[in-house]
Amino acid sequence: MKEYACPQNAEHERIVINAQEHMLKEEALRKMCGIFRILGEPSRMKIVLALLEGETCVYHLTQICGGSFSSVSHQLRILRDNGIVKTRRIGKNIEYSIADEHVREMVEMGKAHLDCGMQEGN
Amino acid sequence: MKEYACPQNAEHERIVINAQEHMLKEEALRKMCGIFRILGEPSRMKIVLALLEGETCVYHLTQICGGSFSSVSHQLRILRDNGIVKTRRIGKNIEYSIADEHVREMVEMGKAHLDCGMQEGN
DNA sequence: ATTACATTTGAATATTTGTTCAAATATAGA
DNA sequence: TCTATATTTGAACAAATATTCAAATGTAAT
Repeated sequence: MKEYACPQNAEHERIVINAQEHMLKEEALRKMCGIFRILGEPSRMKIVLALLEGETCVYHLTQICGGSFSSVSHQLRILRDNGIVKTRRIGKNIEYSIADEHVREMVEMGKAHLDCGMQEGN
Repeated sequence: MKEYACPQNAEHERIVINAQEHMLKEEALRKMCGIFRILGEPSRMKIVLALLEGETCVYHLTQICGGSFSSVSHQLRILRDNGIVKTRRIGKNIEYSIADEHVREMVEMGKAHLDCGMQEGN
């Protein structure tokens, strides 16, 4: 990275300053990205979409989402560790549900994005 | 996956039906997850946060985001292919900017999530 | 206690994906 | 046309992570 000067240098320098000033610090950035990363995996999103229909157990989630029992369970663990879903035990079964209505908003926004002007990735 | 019947079987069956009925098809699911996956990577989120301050070139983005020229460019490619950012050429330089104000909303929502009750992942 | 069942866990594997390095384009200016 | 500059690209590498399989937990029922 050597000396450099683009025609818009003045404006860009201002943006650099502003961006550096407003930039989230590592930890906040990682946390913020976390929720996106988690919802960015289809296998997890399916689980979330399913649970938005109501509380249910791992077996029925597996029916809805496909894949193996174990892989659903692994993803549920991640969702739970990140506060997306919560559990309660009923006898032998564990019932999963959405932990925070905030999640619903995000999913709704994602759905809205489906119909907005953005083009498909390559 | 053998025979199974949990105490909540009736309710769960209803949820399975509803979920299957409302479930997005593969393509829509992948597309919807796409925007989340992309914003879920700190290196890309940094770029987006920077561009939300205003249009700028690759060099100045690299100054803001750190990392190599090349890696910023690779991420910009992904952002562009997915309609998150757009470009225009000015002489030798390429100016990047946010393609869709919808992105700002999503980022704002992500920021809001930082302060909501969800706990940190493991 | 012992068995059966629902779910979780850990290790191994396979896949995806971000970064690096070197080379390739594309534009502007001499 | 030749050189310099700004950015992109492809291949190789490394790190992250989803899935599978087998074994382990924890609870309920006999």
